[in-house]
Amino acid sequence: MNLTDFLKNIVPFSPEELADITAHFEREIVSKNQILVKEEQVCTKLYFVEKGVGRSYYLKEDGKEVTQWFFMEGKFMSSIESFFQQSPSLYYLEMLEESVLYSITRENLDLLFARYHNMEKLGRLLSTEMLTRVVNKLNAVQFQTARERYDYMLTEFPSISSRVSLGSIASYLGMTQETLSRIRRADTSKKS
Amino acid sequence: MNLTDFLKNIVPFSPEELADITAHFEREIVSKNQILVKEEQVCTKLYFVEKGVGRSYYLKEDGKEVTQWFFMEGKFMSSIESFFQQSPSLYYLEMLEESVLYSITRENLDLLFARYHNMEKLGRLLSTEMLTRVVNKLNAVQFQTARERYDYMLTEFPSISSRVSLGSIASYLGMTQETLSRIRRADTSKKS
DNA sequence: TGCACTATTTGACATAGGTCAAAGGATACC
DNA sequence: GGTATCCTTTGACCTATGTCAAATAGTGCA
Repeated sequence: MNLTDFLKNIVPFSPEELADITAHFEREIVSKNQILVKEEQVCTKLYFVEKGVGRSYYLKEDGKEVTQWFFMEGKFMSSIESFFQQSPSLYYLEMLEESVLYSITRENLDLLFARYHNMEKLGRLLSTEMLTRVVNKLNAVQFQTARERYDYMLTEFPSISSRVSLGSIASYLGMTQETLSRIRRADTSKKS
Repeated sequence: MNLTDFLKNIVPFSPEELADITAHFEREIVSKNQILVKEEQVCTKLYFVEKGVGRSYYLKEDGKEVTQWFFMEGKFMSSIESFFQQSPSLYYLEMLEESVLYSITRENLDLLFARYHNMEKLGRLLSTEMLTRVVNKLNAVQFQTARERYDYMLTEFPSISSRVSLGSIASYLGMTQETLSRIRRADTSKKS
C-alpha cells in the first residue's frame, strides 16, 4: 500500500494537495530489528509503513519487554503521545522486518495541518480510527480469556503469527509465552 | 466547565466561530439513571457534559453490565464508533447523576467540520487526547494488579468513588465488586 | 555440516482473583 | 417508623493463568 493511494482513499485530496503533502515525507529503508525511537527520547517523526511490520513496546521494571501495538503495512506508526506532545517516549519503536517507511517531522505535519483543511480532516479520521481499534483491544484484554484474546488478535492482525515471535505476541496479548504456546498447541491438535 | 470556555481553551476560535458553533448545540437536562442510548440503537448525538457524570457500558452474554468509560464534567461523551460510523451501538450511554448536557447531531457536527478548519482541528485534538487516555487504561488493565488499577483510576477520575456505585467501578476496572470491596477495606485499615 | 545461540514447548507447582452464598447496611417508599 | 429492596462486605472454596525450570526444536554462521 503506497502513501499516495492510502491518503486518497481516506480524504478526497486534490492532485496538488497530494503532491505537496507527499513531498513533505521522506523515504527511509530500515533493517530488521532496527530501533526507531528509544524510551525517554522524544519521537520526532510519524512514519507510514509501506512495507514491513513494526511494533511499539516498553520495558517493565523487571526488564521484560511488553508489546503495546503492531504496525502493519498501510498504517501510520509513532509513539503517539511523545510525537504529539513532544514529550519523552514511554515506548520503544522497532521494526521487526526489513521495512520501507515514509516519515514526516512534527513541524512539517503541523505545517500541512495548517495549510490544508483536508489534512486536518485526515488527522481526525485516522485518530478516531485508531481510537476504535484501541478500544477493541481494551475490551479483548479486559474481558476475554487468553484463548479469546488470541482469536481477537488474529482478526486485527491476520498475518502476524508467522511474522513475529511468540514472545512479542504473547506480551501484546497480556499473557506469558508459555500460555500462548499452549493455546497454539490446543489449536493444532484440534484442527488435525 | 461550560462549553464555550472549554472550546476556547483548546483552539483559538474567533468569537464569531464560537457563537456559530455553540448555536448548533442544544441544552438538555437529564435525570439520574436516564439512558441516552441503548445497545443496537444508532447514537445520533455527541454530548458535552457540563454538569453530572455519565458512563458507557455493555451487557455481557450473562447479562452483567460492564462499564467501558466514565464521562465527567467538561468532557465529550458518546458511543463513539456508533456516532461516527452511524452503526448500531455496542454500548449503552447512561447518566449517573442529574446532569446538564449540550448535544449536537452528526449532521450539524459535519457541517461545522466542513465550515471551519479550526473545528476540524478541535476534532483531531480531542480524539488524540481520548486516544492517549484509552491507551493509559489499556496499560493499566493489561499489566497491573487489581490494586494498581484502582490507584490508576483514582488519578484518571479522582472524584469517582463517592459518586458512582461499587459495581460500576469494579467492572470498569475489570474486576469483581468483591475484589474492589476487599481493596478498599485494605486501604481504610491501612490509613487509620 | 556442525556448533552456538535463541526461540518454543512442556511439566510441576503457586497464586491472584473469580464464584457462590450469605450476612450486614443503607435507602426509599408506604 | 417499618418493611422491602438494593448495595456492600465477608467467608470458603476454585480455576485460569503465572512462575520457574528443564527439555527440545530452529536458525544462522563458521
